[in-house]
Amino acid sequence: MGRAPCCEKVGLKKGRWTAEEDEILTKYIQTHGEGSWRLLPKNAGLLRCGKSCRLRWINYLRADLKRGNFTGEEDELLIKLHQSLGNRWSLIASHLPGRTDNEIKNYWNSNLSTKMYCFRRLSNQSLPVILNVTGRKGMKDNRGHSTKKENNGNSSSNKPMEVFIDEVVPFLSTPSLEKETFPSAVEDSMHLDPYEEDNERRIGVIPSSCQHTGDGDRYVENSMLCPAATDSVVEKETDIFSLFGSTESSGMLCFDNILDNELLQTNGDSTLSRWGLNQVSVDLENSGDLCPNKPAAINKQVESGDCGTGDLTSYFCTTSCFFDDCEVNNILDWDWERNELWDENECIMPSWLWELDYNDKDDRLTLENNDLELHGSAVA
DNA sequence: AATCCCGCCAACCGCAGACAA
DNA sequence: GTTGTCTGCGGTTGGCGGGAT
Repeated sequence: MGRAPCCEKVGLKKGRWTAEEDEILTKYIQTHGEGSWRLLPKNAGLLRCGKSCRLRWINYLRADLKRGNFTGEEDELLIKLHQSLGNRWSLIASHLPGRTDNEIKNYWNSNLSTKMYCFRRLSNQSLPVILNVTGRKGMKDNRGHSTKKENNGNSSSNKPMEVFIDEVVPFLSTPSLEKETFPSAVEDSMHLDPYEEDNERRIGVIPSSCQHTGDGDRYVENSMLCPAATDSVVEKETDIFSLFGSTESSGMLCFDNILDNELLQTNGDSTLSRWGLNQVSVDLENSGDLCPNKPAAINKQVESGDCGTGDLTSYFCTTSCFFDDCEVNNILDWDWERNELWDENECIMPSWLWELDYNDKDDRLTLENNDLELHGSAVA
């Protein structure tokens, strides 16, 4: 059936509320309580529609509203909630005391969703990469968290948007979509703490309790990019790390380093390619036991004790299996009963992008397939 | 100083569920 | 069961303010 208008709109005022209107509305609600929005304007003597009154009260005049910028804790909570709930702003607002759904929605759209993340899935089966970018879209004025001055004057309204890579984080799939898009061995093992104290974005942070310490284990310092490797690879790794500017002598390689030096090259002349690291050796014998999520080809090689050679895919496929050893397969699980995102391991999921369809080509950083292979399933 | 441009945010709009008659 | 109304939700809009030119 047709939906009748909430009120007779002829002659009603629209637009910004005046202080006088606010006062009238506030006094009326303080006297008569909330509700009966349709009758409220008439009874209170306001030339507004009931919906407008309700919205004004809920979003602005209520006494329990929190004013001011979102705190870091609220940011974090919002990210978690949005990851699990999507655009259900009212539900999210119920978890953020003093914040309204409208405020949260605006904040998300203007700050969190656009300021930082663009990504491209290198293919349907590739490991997506999220690029934390800062451009004009990410700037805020003094009503937001940061000021435009903080952008170092990089914006220009007449130029194409500049993209600044702040950080790179691995894409993590969402409860609803991960099964469709992610190689299971990779998706089950990838996670990231976006608030890691040292602010370095690393691929696959392994909980400290799960670090391997045995002979042949080359991944240390919680980095998934430090696979079990043969001696020849160890040498190359050392060079790679210095090549990409890693300060970690222990074999830490952060994607910041790679991306800064590698993926931003658009001419296809990959540094990794020049370095001969489209093919890297992986010591499968030391890369972990057979695991169900490991691609069959790798399992077969592990069984036979062969040391395989593969592209960087092997790194991910292989190292992801360590998570099986570590029994941290469920780190990405969402507890629907408790409505909590994190498990006891406190492995923080990257939050944002499973439903962010980043179509703005101006904002998208193009990564060529040739530049760096991060595929998660090509071995099989 | 004037104008342009664009992000932010308050407010609006349409839809749908819940409920009453 | 049908119809009408109220309420809440999420997407969208447009004015404002401030930085850039």
